[in-house]
Amino acid sequence: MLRPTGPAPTPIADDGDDFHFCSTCAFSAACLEGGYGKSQLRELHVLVEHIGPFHEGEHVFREGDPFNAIAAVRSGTIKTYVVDANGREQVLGFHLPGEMIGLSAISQSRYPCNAIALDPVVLCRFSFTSMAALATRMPGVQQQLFRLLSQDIGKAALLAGNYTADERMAAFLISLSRRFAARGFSPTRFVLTMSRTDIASYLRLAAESVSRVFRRFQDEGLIRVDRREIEILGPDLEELARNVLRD
Amino acid sequence: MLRPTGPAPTPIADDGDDFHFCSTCAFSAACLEGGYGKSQLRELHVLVEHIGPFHEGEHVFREGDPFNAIAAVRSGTIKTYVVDANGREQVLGFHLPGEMIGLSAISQSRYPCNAIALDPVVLCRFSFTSMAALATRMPGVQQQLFRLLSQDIGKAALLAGNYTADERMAAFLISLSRRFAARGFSPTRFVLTMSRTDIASYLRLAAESVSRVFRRFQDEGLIRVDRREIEILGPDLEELARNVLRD
DNA sequence: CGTATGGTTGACCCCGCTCAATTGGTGTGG
DNA sequence: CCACACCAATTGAGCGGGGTCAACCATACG
Repeated sequence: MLRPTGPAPTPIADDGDDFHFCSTCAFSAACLEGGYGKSQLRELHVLVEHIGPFHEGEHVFREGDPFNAIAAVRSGTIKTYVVDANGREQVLGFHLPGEMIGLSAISQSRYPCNAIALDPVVLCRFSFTSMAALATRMPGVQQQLFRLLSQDIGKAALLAGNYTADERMAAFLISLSRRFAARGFSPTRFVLTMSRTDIASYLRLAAESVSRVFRRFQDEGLIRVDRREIEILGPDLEELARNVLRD
Repeated sequence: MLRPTGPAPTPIADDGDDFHFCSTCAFSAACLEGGYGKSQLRELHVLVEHIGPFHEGEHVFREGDPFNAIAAVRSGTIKTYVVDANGREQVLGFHLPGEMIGLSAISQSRYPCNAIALDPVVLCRFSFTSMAALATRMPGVQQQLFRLLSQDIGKAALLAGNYTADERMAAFLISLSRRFAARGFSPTRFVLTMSRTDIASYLRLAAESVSRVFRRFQDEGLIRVDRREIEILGPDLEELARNVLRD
């Protein structure tokens, strides 16, 4: 145990109901900053469909499925991945509460990857055609869509660089930390919902290397690890990640 | 020389003028498929500004510059890159005629990377705010923007995978081949406008490794290389690239 | 309990990097 | 036209980070 008081609270974006959007949702900014009135907000809201819960191991969509909706993670974690010709799984990313999935499917109108729940997941589903139609009438929505899409372009480039195992792992942990912090959760203590194998695939490492890096990081006092619970102990890890994350 | 008859013709998307769009432009589909009349086409066209030529080594934009426009490459090649804390250059991508640059800048309203011309470059510049405004009135334009943004999300993930030097190099060459083919240029014979160092950075290899892989590919009869001219000799290279490109 | 699954650790090895020397093409000045 | 310089590219030698393979450990579950 990292703390005798028990594990950190599970990150959940849980302040949405039938009439209000989750404040952690990727679209909350579009609504609030756009200065839209309640009627317009409702117009956007009517497109939203809360679906789930998906239980651990359940697929949200699979590669090749016809695309018709994007979704925001409301609670839980989604892993996206592809399977290559040799049957090897390649993890593309992890999606935390408040983050979008399905954006890469727009261009081909089919999902180009699989999406699976790593723990119990609830989603806010947006019909994309309706969303796009609405966007023509609400510039703030259109702009938010452009922003979300543009963001994802940059994200993918991060880990594509030629960095050491240590740098990539540090960047991975710091990225999680910041994303949790942005949603109001602890940036220093959190639970990894993904397996070592998943992390390894995402970071282009062997699972054994993930183990070894975790251990070395702990020996060096950068983090504390207990199974899947992580505690970040100081600013040193962030320093390591700097090259990759380019603040 | 690869051929005694001389080098392949330089890829140029050159059929646009003051009243018509380049047929190779990323937006041509939006216009043609959208079934827009000439007046509407002109409305889109008035946003376009042909700029350049940029000469080799000249920057189109730099990291941190305020974002106000996206652009389509009309002729030439653009390299995008970032510089890390150690001053090391990391190449993010190469943009051929017909392809867009600047899309990743939308979310931050600043360019997150540098863009430099590798040879004489002419661009079609689109003011993004005007473009977005137009998109609210022309759903086809909006959809095309969504498509372009979505495409770029998937692209970055390609080379992010855990592949061998041979696989990545094969994928790089086949990708170029297909992109040339899509614009009507030869898929089997083309000129690399980028240096070995650029290719190496893009593929996360040492420049020396690029040399060695080229040589081995040539010895194995996969390609013919003469300086920066490339000829793809058979379908074997495509087979090698299959894992990465996932057709 | 026994079994299964995920994670850890150790031993060994190989792909691709580093360092260094050489080649070759291109441009420039005499 | 040649001599020289300069830089990109090539080639070789040696090495090391991270992969592979295998054994072992720990927790969860029947």
